[in-house]
Amino acid sequence: MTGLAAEPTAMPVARVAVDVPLPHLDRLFDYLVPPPMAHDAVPGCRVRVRFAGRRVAGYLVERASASDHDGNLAPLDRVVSPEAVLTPEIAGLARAVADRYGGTLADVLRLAIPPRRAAAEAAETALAAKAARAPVPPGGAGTAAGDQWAEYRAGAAFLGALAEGRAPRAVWSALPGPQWPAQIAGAVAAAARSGRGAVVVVPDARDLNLVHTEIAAAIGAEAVVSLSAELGATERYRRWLAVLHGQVRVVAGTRSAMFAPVAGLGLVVLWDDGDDLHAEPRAPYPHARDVLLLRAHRCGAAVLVGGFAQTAECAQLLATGWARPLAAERRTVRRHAPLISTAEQDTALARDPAARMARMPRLALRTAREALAAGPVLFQVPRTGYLAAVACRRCGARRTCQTCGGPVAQAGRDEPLACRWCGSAAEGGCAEPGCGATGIRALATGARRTAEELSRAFPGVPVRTSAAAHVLAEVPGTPAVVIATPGAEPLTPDGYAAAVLLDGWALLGRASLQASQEALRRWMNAAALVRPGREGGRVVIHLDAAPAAVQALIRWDPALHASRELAERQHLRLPPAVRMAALTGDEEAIRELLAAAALPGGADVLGPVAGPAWHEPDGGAALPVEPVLFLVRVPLPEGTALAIALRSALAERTARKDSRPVRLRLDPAALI
DNA sequence: TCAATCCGTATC
DNA sequence: ATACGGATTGAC
Repeated sequence: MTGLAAEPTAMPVARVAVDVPLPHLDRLFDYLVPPPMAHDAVPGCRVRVRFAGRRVAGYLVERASASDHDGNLAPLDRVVSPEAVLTPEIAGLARAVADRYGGTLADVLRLAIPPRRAAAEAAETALAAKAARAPVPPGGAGTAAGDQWAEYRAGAAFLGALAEGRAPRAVWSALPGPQWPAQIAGAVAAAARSGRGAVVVVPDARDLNLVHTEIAAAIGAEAVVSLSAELGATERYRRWLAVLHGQVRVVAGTRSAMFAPVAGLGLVVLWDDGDDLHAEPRAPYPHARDVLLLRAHRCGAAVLVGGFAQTAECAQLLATGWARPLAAERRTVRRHAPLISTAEQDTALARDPAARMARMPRLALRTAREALAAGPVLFQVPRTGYLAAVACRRCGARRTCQTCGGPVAQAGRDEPLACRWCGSAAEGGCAEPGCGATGIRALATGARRTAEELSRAFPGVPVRTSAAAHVLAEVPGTPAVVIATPGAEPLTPDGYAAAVLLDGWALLGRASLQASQEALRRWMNAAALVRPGREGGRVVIHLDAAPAAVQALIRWDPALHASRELAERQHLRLPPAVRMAALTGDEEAIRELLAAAALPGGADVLGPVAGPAWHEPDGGAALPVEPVLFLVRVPLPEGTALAIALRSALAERTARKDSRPVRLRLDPAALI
């Protein structure tokens, strides 16, 4: 008990973070606590207050004995609930995240704290009262954790440090295969043994299931909770409250679980940090990697971040010595990895009717045919739909959308041509002057067409497709052709007998400087589902062996590729080697903003170029007719100063009611 | 001299 | 956003 309940009048002032979107109002406002509310108005609770004449929601951040505000204080309108949903740790973290990204506390809190569900709150509060009498013992049960890490050079040291309550930080190069969820569970169990909690963040629901199952097996099902957006709002809030109340101290979840209010946090885990699902699409667009590292740094927790592939960001953590590598010896890696070979498009396709029909290298087909005797074979296809890009049959010009310029595609065999970006129908023929022909030819095939072709190449073999809207979590271990887009690969009990990575050039050739790293990540994630080479596991990639990403795949050396990637980013002065702010919107407004902002020394303004350079998740309704993009680049230590300078310049704009659109985003991955 | 209106600015 | 204060305008 605090002295608050006993002496309510001692702290008559409530300092409130109001939930308004304007950056110049991003600070605490003082209110008087009416005596009847004194007991419920605890730090962290939700309140409603009168603010500029209307009622707004807010969080009571702290109680104080007096106010600095000269002028009358308004009373709190209402304490919505005495539940202290904003813990001091999350309040501090949210402030730091807002500062890092040039956003507002209110925006971050909207990401961090789920909307209230009164019913769930009532039920969970009653439960908490009961649990207080019989606290859940810290995770104990479970198998002898630790052996999952025996194959990693520093594995035992990492687990030992965790179990002793220390805070080791590791960049993890996971061995290919299905062991990684059990390894995460082993680390979580070690942290739990030291009496601490853990937060585990994975990209999607499939990975969450795997990890949750393993953690439950290691520390007991009652000691871990899974949080994801797929839960209903009520169930999500119920589980979140169980975490807040300290009934459960291990959370596994997708992106938004990074803010889960775990008591006594001792470990943060981030799996596959290169997956773009870890980038929050809502303002201020924080990335789970940044948030978790910041969080661990602030509360002295251990860090385990990694995956099969490695990002330039992780390479930088290693280069600066902030984290240590957690990897296996090369011979161990070789023992787990499938045998990987490359196959260029054969010139003599005509000699093999099946290869011609499936338009793929004979080596790929032969490998698949042989492997099908031993189990399922995975085909990774970078695109969904039937034809992902088409060209005019007569003049050869690529068909693009008449409305927005996006790529024209065909979703299914007999479906009409439509734009992949805006969805408008691509009626009529070729738009090239003087052409107008309606005939098309395929430029890039999608998963559905590949499925069609493969079922002809392998008559009698079941063909399953897993893509966008139809993701299969798992397929049986019996022979089958499994076609999947990157990230949608189903699991299979004993691993795939082989994988064929098609259209590698499509992944490598994307107009992003991250293309190489992202291609390698997708290939490794698929190849990791294949049996080890000594058990016959084979991977064929449809590319020549020259590109660095292909070399890294063949040698299963993600760390070398990531450190080269980092060196290149350093050379080009791109994140994570520098901090970059992207401003999109009205050109004049941005020029004025940049002139007014107190940019830190060494700031480097680039632009304008035509923007927006990435797709806005909200459809870009507020964008002007001709948006432009400016970039501001600063050395890493000036990152927060840059974000704060730009935010105050934005704040002055909104205070002046300048309505011209300007949007700020820090280190946008899509730009790199 | 006072009220109605406009504009700028703070919002506790 | 709304609300308030100070300045401005217009009529008596």
